[in-house]
Amino acid sequence: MKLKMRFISSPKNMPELPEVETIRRQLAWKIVGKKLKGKKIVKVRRRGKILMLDFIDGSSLAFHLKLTGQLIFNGQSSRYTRKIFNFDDGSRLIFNDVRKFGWVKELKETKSLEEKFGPEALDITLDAFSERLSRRPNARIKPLLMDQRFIAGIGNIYSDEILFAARVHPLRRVKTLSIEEVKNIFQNIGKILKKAIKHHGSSVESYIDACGKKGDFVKYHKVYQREKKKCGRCGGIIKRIKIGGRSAHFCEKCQSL
DNA sequence: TATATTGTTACACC
DNA sequence: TGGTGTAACAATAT
Repeated sequence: MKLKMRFISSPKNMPELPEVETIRRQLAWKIVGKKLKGKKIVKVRRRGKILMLDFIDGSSLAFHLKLTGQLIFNGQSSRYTRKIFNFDDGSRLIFNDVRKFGWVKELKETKSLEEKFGPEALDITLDAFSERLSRRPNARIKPLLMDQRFIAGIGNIYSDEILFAARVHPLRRVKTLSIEEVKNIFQNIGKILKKAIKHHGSSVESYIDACGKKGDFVKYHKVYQREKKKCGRCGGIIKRIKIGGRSAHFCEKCQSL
């Protein structure tokens, strides 16, 4: 009998809010005050999953890392290096991207880019969150949490982890959520994202921070990429399904429909 | 080679 | 009109 085992392994990186925020904090520390082509960097900002370097003249450099982008301070270039930014003092910033989905744009202003996004996931209040939810009664909660126009910064990993923590099934329609469940989701958005930032994000495969180091948060993943494993809370089995073409991980037993 | 990966957007439908 | 759902697209490693 011929048994063909296929180990499908694609570089997954998926920098979401905690990963981009980790890079932002590290870069702010390292490059604010340096000059790029004579222009001084005054601020390193993040909007959702976008990282922005603001220059003294009001212009900005905006990065989206998409799946496999990396921004490494004083890193070594490789075959996946797409851009190198040299600072006036000889230090440099390396932009790597295996998949080439990521982008970098030079912007005169960032307002028109920023207003496409919903409120920042870490800034929104419970009232504002509830109010926005009430406008989307028929939406399913997981895709909605990942919708950057609804709320900015959450992607596939953290939507899975937030919904597990809140004990809410990813397919639940917004209008079926109780007030307690909405509050629970809201609180776990803050809790999970802050904890992930504390651990420098999730390095599922290829994510590394601006220092070239991996994040630690994978250790704390309860459902993401834990298909068929035991739920640490109730002993149920973690399921994986497709929602809108994306994989969703959850415990069928303690995240009821 | 077919397929996996995710964020974004285009488009069909009601 | 806009909420909702689906599919396409980007590129590449295996």
